[in-house]
Amino acid sequence: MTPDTLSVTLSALADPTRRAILARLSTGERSVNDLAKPFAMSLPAVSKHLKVLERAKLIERSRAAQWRPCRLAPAPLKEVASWVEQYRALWEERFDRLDTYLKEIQKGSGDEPRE
Amino acid sequence: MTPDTLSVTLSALADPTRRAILARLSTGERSVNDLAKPFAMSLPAVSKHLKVLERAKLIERSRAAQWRPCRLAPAPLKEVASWVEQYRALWEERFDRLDTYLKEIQKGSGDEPRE
DNA sequence: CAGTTAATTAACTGATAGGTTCAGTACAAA
DNA sequence: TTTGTACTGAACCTATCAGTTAATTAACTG
Repeated sequence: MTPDTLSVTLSALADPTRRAILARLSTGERSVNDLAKPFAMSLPAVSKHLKVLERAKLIERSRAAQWRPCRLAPAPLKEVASWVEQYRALWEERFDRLDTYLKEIQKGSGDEPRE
Repeated sequence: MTPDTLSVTLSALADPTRRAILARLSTGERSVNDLAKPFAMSLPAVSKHLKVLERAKLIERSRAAQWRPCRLAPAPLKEVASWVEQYRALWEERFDRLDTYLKEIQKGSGDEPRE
């Protein structure tokens, strides 16, 4: 099984710890220990989260002495944005294509559609 | 543990089958059997996917005779869009705060610094 | 060199995800 | 009332996930 990149990206993002890590990285590079500090979990746990983010190409890592600073790599986020964008019309206005449909079914009844 | 709604939404979206289901629903309501047709998996499997989508409030279901038509509920997608939006600056320009400055000096040139 | 700091790897655990098959429910049609 | 259609639920299997502790690698420091 080779899961598509969007699935890999979204499942990496579907964890609040990982999103918090990304949020902290949005202000610049940080070491693993630094990133781990806010969380009530062990260092290996954070290390695993970073591995997931790296595999999803949401972060990149370099080496500086005994530190492995992480930085955010926003490209996959762009893919998420453009994927979700195709649904914008659906949430932005209740008019549009849905509108015609909704107006039809609500005409006089206010009930569930039948057909 | 009560996982936050964004995590629930993203993990629901992190599956290609479920995203394909949403895509088909973007053109209107469909029955479960109808939704299941394109997939090489059993009906109960699709039913489970729909349950995940429903729990994430990405779809809603009604009843009509023995059918349980599903329709797309785009509200959580809006949350995803606005979450990812906060990173837009990071993927759009590589220069962050320098950006304003760069836009100023490039005004009128028509060139792009990079792709 | 020994010792400390930074981070990963290994081995384990419990929970959940995603699929299966088989059985059951709800409604329609004959 | 029987039969077919649409769907769900229960039980099960396997793989992966998110966490743990303990051991290990790697680099700096005194």
